[in-house]
Amino acid sequence: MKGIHQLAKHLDISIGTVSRALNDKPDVNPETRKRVLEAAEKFGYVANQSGRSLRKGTTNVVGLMVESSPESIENSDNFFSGLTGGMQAVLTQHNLDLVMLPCPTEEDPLEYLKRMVARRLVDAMIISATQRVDPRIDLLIKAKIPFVALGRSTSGGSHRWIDLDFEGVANSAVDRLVAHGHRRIAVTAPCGDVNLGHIFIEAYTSALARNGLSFDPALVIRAPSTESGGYQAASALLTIEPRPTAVILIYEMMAIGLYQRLAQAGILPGKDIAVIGFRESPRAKYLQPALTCYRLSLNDLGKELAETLLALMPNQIDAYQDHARNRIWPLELAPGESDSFRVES
Amino acid sequence: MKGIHQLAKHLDISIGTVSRALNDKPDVNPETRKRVLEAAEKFGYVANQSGRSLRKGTTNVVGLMVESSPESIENSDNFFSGLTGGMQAVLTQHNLDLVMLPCPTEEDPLEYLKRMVARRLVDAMIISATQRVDPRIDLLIKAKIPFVALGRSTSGGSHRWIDLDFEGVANSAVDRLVAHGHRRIAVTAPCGDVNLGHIFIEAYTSALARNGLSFDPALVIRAPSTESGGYQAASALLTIEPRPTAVILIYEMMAIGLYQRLAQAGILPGKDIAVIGFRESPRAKYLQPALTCYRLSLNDLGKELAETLLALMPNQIDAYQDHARNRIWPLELAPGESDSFRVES
DNA sequence: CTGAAAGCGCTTACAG
DNA sequence: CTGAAAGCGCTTACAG
Repeated sequence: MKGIHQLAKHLDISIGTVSRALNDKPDVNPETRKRVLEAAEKFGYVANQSGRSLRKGTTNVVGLMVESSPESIENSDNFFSGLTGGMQAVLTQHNLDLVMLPCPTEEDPLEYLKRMVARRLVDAMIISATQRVDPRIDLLIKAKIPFVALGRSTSGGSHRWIDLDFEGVANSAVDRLVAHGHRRIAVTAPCGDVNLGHIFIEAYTSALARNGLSFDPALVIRAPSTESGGYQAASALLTIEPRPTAVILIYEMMAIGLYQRLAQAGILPGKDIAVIGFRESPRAKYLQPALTCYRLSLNDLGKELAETLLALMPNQIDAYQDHARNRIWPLELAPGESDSFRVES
Repeated sequence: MKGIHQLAKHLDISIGTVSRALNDKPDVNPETRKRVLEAAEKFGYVANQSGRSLRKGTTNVVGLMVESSPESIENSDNFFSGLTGGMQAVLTQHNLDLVMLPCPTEEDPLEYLKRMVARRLVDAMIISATQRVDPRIDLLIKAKIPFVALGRSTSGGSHRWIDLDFEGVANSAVDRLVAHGHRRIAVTAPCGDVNLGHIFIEAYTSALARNGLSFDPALVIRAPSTESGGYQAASALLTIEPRPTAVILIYEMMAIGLYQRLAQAGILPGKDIAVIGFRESPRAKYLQPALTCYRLSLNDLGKELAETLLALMPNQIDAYQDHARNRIWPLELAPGESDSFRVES
């Protein structure tokens, strides 16, 4: 005999009463409840999750799906792990546990998600790196799994999402550069269909227009969102004639490779060319000259993600209705010296 | 009706046969099996994990426990996520899924593990950052959960572990420095009871002895295993009289803070003091002058961890008996310029 | 080769 | 306030 039966036997009461006592149900004699709680503590009894899940239809686990290819790991810096602290802080208050689900490199993310959903390993899910068209969103909607997408997408329609304020960054960066006299401002763009690329380029274009500058497709440099992508972007940058006087990066790790390539060409950021990075990240933090970039609290973003998710979950809906909405997450300018030079006009 | 019942009904056969067909059991008519497989594919049927787990007593999930405090995340660089790729590559071959279990900051790691074990969320587990005395190991042994500790410990006795070759690093580093004429070689040590500190200092001491140098406790600098710990260590280093001519770091992120502090004091690594870092990591890779450190493949280490774990798991024992042993994981010297100066004697 | 049935460990109406 | 019983979705002896 084991599990709840063993505990019940030891206390000489029924398993039903043990369960009710442990689950804070009303109508349990305070004295009985106390005995049960003490015995559970003493024997380290915790309900077997499989039995519980099977009966209740919920697992009390929330999943954070992340890609685990060497490239994305090498280049995600602390982004995802940085979210877990804040998420946990909120989730543990509701007896929910967070697990990170690393999608194997060889497996298609959609197939992986399909499998996780069908197995019912988690009650709810955070997905990220949303594509412009992202079948994962349709899958989760169809499966009726509560989820929040970290990143906008054209798929899905009315699903819940939180996204970084790419528009704000593009606006701020372009305005800053224009104020310093720049008129040929290059921008990097990711290679795939990831949605942030579309958003960023659009915001960049309208920020230019607002400043009376026209969009020049030759100034959009496609490069992978990785460190070496930054290197490639710098190489491409050097071939553009006439050379842009400034460049805005779309991804945090790119600055490192870009600095490297520029150094090889004898070009100093902040003196010979203005560079504005994206997210302030631990790895890009020590670049010299200091990179002008944008700061956000991963911990706070993690909290917000968890709260937004809770607003969608059947048991928790009430307390989190303030969070039942989509959200653009602001970033704050962290000025460095990488864009501190003026173009004479 | 849902799940396997629905599928069985649609095929007009019993759920038992459906289950047997899906689970590759013998004694199923090939024709029947084919029909079942096709129908499952068509409807996207995958067995509910809770039902399965409850019946079989296994979850088909392997957990990798990681600490999720802001500090450890900020300072773990890509270490844990780097392991997941290799682990997954091995585990997926056995229909096992990997989840990362981030232990909330506020929660005691032992309590967290206790809860995870009792809930039976995973079949097997990797733990890391082992302490010299580590109750988690006793807990897992008692609970009879197959596990591999990433890091040695005095707890537990005959449990399975894999650890980095701290002895090899200490030997190599000391020999290298002595060959360059250094005789006052400082070393950093972690503050807590984490086991690698004990191992490293011991290995450092005997490497000194082998080179005819005696151990001087004043040259052991206690500092947190973080970036700012490196900064603190450098500050401490500068107060030692006479100043050591070399320092060996015990943790990858420390080099960054150390370089910073040394720069403030106008001291250049590789010229005014020799520095040997620990693991080659993405973030320390761009230090100038280049840091002499030690390289390892996280992907390979992840594979080894998974294989060693599989050798302990009831269903998989046979195929992985080669891995049924503890292992010291080698690191390879990655020479830089941070230790390239000679002490005249 | 297949079906009917038991049972994994829980939670929760229901009856008392 | 408590107990007896049903049933969540599976897998697996067992019988045929």
